[in-house]
Amino acid sequence: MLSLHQLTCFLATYEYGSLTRAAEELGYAQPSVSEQIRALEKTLGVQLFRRVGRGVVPTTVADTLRPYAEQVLASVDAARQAVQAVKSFETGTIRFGMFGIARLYAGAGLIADVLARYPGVRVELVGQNSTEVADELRRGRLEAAMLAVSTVSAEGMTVTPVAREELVYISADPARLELPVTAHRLALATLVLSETTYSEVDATRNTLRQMLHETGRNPQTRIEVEDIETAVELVGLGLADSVIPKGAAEQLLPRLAPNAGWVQLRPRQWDTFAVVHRSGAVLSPAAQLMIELATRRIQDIAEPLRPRAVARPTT
Amino acid sequence: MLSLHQLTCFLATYEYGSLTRAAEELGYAQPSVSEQIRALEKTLGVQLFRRVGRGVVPTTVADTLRPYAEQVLASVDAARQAVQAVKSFETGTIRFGMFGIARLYAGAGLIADVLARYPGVRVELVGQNSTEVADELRRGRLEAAMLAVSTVSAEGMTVTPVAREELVYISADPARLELPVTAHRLALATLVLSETTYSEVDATRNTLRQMLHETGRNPQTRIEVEDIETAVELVGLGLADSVIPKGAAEQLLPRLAPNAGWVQLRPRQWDTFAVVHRSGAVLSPAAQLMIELATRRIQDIAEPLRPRAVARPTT
DNA sequence: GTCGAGCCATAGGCCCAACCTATGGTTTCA
DNA sequence: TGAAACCATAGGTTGGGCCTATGGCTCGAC
Repeated sequence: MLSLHQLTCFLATYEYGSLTRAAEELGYAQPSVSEQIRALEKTLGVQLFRRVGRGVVPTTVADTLRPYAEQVLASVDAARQAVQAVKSFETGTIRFGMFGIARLYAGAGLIADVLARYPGVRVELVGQNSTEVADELRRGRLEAAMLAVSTVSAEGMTVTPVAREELVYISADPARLELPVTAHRLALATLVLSETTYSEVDATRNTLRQMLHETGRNPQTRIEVEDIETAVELVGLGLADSVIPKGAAEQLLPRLAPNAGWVQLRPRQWDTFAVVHRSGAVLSPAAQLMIELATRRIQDIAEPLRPRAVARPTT
Repeated sequence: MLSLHQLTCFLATYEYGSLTRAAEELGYAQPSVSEQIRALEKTLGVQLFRRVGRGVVPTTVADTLRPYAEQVLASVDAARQAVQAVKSFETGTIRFGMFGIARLYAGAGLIADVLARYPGVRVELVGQNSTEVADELRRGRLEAAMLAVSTVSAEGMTVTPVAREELVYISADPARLELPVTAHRLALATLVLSETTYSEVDATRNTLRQMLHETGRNPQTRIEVEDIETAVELVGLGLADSVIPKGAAEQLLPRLAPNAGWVQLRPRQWDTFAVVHRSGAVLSPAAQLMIELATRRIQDIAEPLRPRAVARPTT
């Protein structure tokens, strides 16, 4: 079998025209290099050196082989360097899951944070739709993600809450904003809910369902839209009201629905932001970096559940 | 230490997303591949696969490494193929020593023979001056050569005579061609000798010296030139006479000195063509090929010393 | 919920490859 | 002719690579 070690010995021998010199240069004993060369000649089925009195002389086959051998070793070096560059965040891609609301809170800023520290890396935030995120997390394609979850429970997943964000009722009708909105009033309202997450996992939706469960009702959503911006715009047009995280309301209302306002729910409800990854996984440095930066971003806006909490790698 | 085997296992595992499948494909047991991957991860200091429930999933580092690993293996394959191509005479260079007179006898035809059989090879006939040939033979840079030698003796060299060629006296003066030329007349003549070979080794020169030794004289050469063609031209101009191999005379006189002719020496003298290589050398297929073809060419013109003799490899 | 199938990790054992030191043969040079 | 340089061989040790057997985990089916 042809090996890199054989090629290394070959090149050294070729360069110095001597097995002894090559062995010295490589830090081996002379018979070791001799053996490697012989093995290489055997596997290739050709003679590479003529043993002549003092030293050895490369044959024309050796002349032919040399540039190829150099190419091989150069390729190996390139591979090694590429990996080291990725390892030290000089280059490479960092994939991280983050969807819907969480992205709204930390998306652009998070990428800016990473690029500021490691200009060479490419950041891939997965989570246009959250089916993807849940699936890729389960399949292992995605190492970790920052999600808004309602219940801390997922099969084989470790969920680490980092912040919570109050849900508020938004409306273009000032009359509906005078008092905190109860479950009763909520059940009567015309609501638009954005399906920012996979419906089964949708944090806001689950939170509302839980709230309404006590009154024995299900949330009536007359309108369903994909993204939260559209929902807010519809509220601005007075076509419906909605329930969204407070930070999103403060960020989106002035821009998309200036005539609308928000009011608390009663009892107050929260969405929980949490880091999710497979239980038992050892997190890579890249994932740890993303978790730390994303947590910081989110905690700057939402209410920290643990001071600067960082997910600890589980063994 | 990074090895080709590790990269092979890595690529198979990456492709199939499974250590077991990779092992099957490579013909190994599953723990063996597992061990290779672990060793590779250790030498690179990175995690390449996440072990997730069913199968393994490549990390982004693995994504980065993959094209480099493929490049390495492709380079190895290219090297192997290049060597095999040379081995089977599809390509590569064949170096062979052949100087002066020998080249005149077999040069172009020999190259034609090789190219007819192996169109891809490049033939390098060394021997513009024979210092080079003797030196490169001694140093091992040159595996074998076809030379015109006078005495069958050389330090550590194996000399195999294949043909002999009579030396003739050429002159533009018909009077000098009426009778065979004796050593006595030779000593009185104005001679031009071409230094087609290194003077110490020059076959013709040595032959003449040996011939004149009996009369106690040294050859008087008034004119010395580098190549035999110039010598013949000078003879054609009537400026001097010369002694050259008969085949060369027949080939060159009509073209370069049409008014000149040749006559035998008395006693008759011969140059000997012989294959020379280092004693104890195992001759490569390429060298054996060249020896066979060159011998055939020379024996077609000169007088064979052994029927279609081919130098036998000495152990 | 439970059971079987699939997959990876670990353990233990075997064997060859790689390395070493010591030594002999050959060539080269003084 | 002897010393130095260099390669080949011999013999011994070690570690890497491969195997089988087995255990633990996950996933999917009944």
